[in-house]
Amino acid sequence: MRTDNRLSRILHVLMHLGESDEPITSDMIGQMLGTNPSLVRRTMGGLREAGIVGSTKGHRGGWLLEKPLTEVSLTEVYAALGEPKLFAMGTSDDTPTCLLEQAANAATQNALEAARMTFLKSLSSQKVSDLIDEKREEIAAFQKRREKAQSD
Amino acid sequence: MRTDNRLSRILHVLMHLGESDEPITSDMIGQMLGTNPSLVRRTMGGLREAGIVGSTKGHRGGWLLEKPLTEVSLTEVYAALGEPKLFAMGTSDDTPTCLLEQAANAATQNALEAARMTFLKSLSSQKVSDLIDEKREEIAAFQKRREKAQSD
DNA sequence: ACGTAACGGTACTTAATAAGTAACATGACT
DNA sequence: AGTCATGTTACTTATTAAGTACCGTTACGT
Repeated sequence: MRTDNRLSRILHVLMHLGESDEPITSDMIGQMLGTNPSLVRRTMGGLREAGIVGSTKGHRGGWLLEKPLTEVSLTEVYAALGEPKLFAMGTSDDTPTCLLEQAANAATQNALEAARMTFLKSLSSQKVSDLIDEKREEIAAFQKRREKAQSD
Repeated sequence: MRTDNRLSRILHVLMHLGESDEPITSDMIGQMLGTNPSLVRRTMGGLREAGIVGSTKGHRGGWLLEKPLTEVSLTEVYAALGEPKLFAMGTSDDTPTCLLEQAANAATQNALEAARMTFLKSLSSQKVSDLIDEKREEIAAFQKRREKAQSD
């Protein structure tokens, strides 16, 4: 399959919603993401059901945040997307009769499961609002370095 | 794409090779895996180049281990397969101009990278021979439980 | 009321990639 | 010489998100 970019895309969209007081249409979001409004509606649907965003139809309709980004963890976003498949790898048969195959599958799945735990832990430690803050720090650090370089 | 099962499949095959003194043909391996010999040859090719297995043509040819499984770590096997793509997720654009998109991509990639580290760490901590040992312990524990249940 | 803007949903096509398949040249044992 | 098996190339299939098109429904604004 293609690489699943829904998580990063939606995080991107959420941050834009966080900076807007007016609804943003699927069309506009589609332009931000370089895709089309149908896909946007399909993907945002999960977030609506999860109560993260709301949508209104008709004139001046579109998408709005239902709660502040300081209260939305990345895990929540991942869950709202339906917990998309994380790995491109796996095992073939879930209940093989061959003991050696069982051992091979167990080792693979253990390693993947450990990786999934790390992934989820990383997500759970951050609110969407944190991403902006981190970026701000990064920009500040960059400007600081540049100022220093100019003074040298 | 389909799920990539090469790692677990190959681990399975290696353990069988570890229990065999004679070469095993791609045909026989194909039957173990429920697939065909061409795919086996293609997949095993990487292990040959990595020096983990050797192959001989002609009568009584096939695949043999080049070194004992006590000296083959799972990381080595993963590397020999060409480090297959681990994640089904990712980010779209590597160098977006939008700062919010950069923040979204960074968060996603950080989480994935942390997960990858955990995955590789799990692999590196085990030799292929360990998988059999663990399985033996599991079987022994199971039999012990059964014996206990019978005595009750 | 009417027209337009926007979502909601369905259905279909495209893209990417491992699996799966077929065929054949090459090499090695008996 | 004949058969067995790898090595290699080329092609098809399966899977799933992305991408696309379309239309019904709803709501705002005049």
